[in-house]
Amino acid sequence: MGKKPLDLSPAELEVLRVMWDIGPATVRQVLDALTERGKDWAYTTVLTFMTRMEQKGLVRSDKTGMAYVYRATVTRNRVRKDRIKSLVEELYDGAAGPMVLQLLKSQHLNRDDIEALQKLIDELDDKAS
Amino acid sequence: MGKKPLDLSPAELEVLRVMWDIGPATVRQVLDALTERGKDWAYTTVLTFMTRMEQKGLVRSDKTGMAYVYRATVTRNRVRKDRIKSLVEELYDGAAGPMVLQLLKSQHLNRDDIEALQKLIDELDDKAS
DNA sequence: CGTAGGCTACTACATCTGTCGGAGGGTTGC
DNA sequence: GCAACCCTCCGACAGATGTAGTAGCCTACG
Repeated sequence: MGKKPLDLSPAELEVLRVMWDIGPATVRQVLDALTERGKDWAYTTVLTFMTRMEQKGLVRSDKTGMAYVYRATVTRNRVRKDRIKSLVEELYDGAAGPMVLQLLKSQHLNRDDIEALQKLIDELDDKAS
Repeated sequence: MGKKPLDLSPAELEVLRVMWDIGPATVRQVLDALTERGKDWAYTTVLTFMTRMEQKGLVRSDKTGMAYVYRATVTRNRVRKDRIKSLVEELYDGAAGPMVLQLLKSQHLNRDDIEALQKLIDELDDKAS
């Protein structure tokens, strides 16, 4: 179960984010989506990222029609867990508790969030020895 | 209040971490601390980092005695908030709630953590409109 | 058919990062 | 006073990253 930590540059994360949203896509489709989000990259720039990402195993491609279709091989959740883990390790010495507290204080939560949270806490509370 | 996002490489964070722990220190002291933590860097490597970090404004130095004494100019808390913020933005589309939930689920919390958390929730609950 | 336009492959190049080595200058113990 | 140290400065170099241009291949339209 010991997945090695993901090696993801900022630009690559950007690309993954649109792929998570739009699903399997060609370079052009990804480029268009990125453009909509304000990234002003050249077609070949995105192509370069895709190619590098494929080498790293972050995406997979297969040529069905005219162009290659790329699909992400890492899930958003995988990356989330990965990032959270290193954040906790690097800045909270592995103690998740304090991080949760800080997160609660520094970010705004609405009533629904708080409710969901309360519910989860109750469960944890039961489980905790 | 709009601090620009910190520009901190992994190695630089490593250096900052020991400086937060041991306080103002010379290159050698930082090196020794790093060595104890298993980092096997050369003296000049650390020196390079310090120099670059000073250019970036992450540390300040002053020569009091034999060697320059460096002190961090960014706090651990500042970096924590910064990282949390980008994590929330990049991977949770700015929604802190879901992140908190995931954090709670994926990381282990002990009873004390849960209690502190419960307390904070109660407060938030009162305040929330 | 020939040409315009889309696609991939290859190459390039500036920066940033991680990692030092060596030169040159003070300090200090013997 | 000199050898042994420690310190800082400068330069170097490889690999990762951001950012593309160009060339060559295909295809679809007129």
